[in-house]
Amino acid sequence: MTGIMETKKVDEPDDDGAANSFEIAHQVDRLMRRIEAGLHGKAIVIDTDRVGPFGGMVLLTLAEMEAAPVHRLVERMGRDKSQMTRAIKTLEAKGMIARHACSDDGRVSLLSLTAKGRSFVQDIGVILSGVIDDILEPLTPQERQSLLQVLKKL
Amino acid sequence: MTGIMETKKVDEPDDDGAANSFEIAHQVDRLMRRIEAGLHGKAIVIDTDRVGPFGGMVLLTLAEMEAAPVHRLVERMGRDKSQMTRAIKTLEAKGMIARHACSDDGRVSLLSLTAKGRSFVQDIGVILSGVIDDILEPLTPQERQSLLQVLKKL
DNA sequence: ATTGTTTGTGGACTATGTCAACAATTCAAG
DNA sequence: CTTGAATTGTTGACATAGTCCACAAACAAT
Repeated sequence: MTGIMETKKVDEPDDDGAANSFEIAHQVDRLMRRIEAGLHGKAIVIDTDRVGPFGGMVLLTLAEMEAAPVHRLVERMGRDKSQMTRAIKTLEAKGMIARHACSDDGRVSLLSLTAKGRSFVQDIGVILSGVIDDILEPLTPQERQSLLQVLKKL
Repeated sequence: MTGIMETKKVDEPDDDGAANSFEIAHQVDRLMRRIEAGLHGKAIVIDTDRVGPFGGMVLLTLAEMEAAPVHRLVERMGRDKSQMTRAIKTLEAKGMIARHACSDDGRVSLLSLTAKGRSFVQDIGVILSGVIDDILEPLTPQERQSLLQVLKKL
C-alpha cells in the first residue's frame, strides 16, 4: 500500500510540533545540567571561597566586560537586579570584585575584578573548558562550530 | 623567546579554548533562561493548579513514558531522588498523577498521568511549542534540524 | 538468616529566583 | 529653577529548586 517515496511526508504533524519542542527543551536542560554537574565536580576543589556556580558565572561574565555597572551585568546575564546586588555583595566580601564610584553618574558603581578575582577566573576558565570539551567530545569539529554558531544566533 | 609578535591579532586558534567554552556555557544558559521565561509568561494563565515549571517538566516527561517508577523519572531528568519524591507528592495532591503499586516489586509505585494530567500536558505542550518556535524563529529549517540533531548526540 | 543493594521518603539546609517597595540620582521638560 | 518622570541600585519577604544525609522497606544472593 505504501509507495517507495512516501516516507516522511505523511508522518504525524503533531510530532513536529509539541513533541519536538519538548525534545529541544529537554535536551537543552540536560546539557545545562551536565555543565553544572561537571563544574560542581571539578571546580569544588579550587572554589575555596565558596563562590558557587552563580558567583562563578558572574565573575566569568565580568571578566569579559571589565568595569561595568550592575545593570549591564544584569542585562547580560538575564537575571534579576536584586539577585545581582546580593551576589555582588558577597563577591565583594570575598575580595573577588572591587567597586569604585562612577564619576559621570552618582547612582552607579562600576565593578571590576580584583587580582584575586582574575586569578580565580583564570582557574575556573580552564576547568570549564575541560568540562565543555568532555561534553562536546562526541561531536565533530564542524558540529561544534555549527552548534556555537547556532547558539549565538539566538 | 618565541615569536609571539608575528601572530595575528584577532581570529586565533587560541580563542578555541577557554573563551569559546565559556561562550557555549553562556549561550546555553541564556537559551534555557529564555525558554523558562517564555513559559513563565505564557503558561501562567493555564497553570491554575500552580504546578510550576519543574512540575510541568515532570508531567511532560512522564507523558512520554507512561507508567514509570520514580527512579526512572529521576534518571531521565537528572534530578535528586528526594526532590522527585516531593514533586510527585504535590502533583498527586493536585490530581495530576496517580500511583498504583507494582506487582513485581513491592518497593516501587508506578506513576501515570490522570486525565487531568494528560489534559494539562496537552495544553502546556502547545504553549511550549509556541515558545520554542518563537525562540528558534531566526534559524533556518536546516539549522533547527542540525541543532536538534547535535543536542540529541550529547 | 545474614548481608548488601535498590527504591523511595523525610529532615535540614543552601542556593537561586521572584516580586514589590524604596531612596538616590539623573533627565526632560515647562 | 522646579517639578515630575525614569533609571539605578538596594532591601525585605517570599517561593521554588537543589543538595546531603540518614533511614525503612523490599528485594537479591549466599
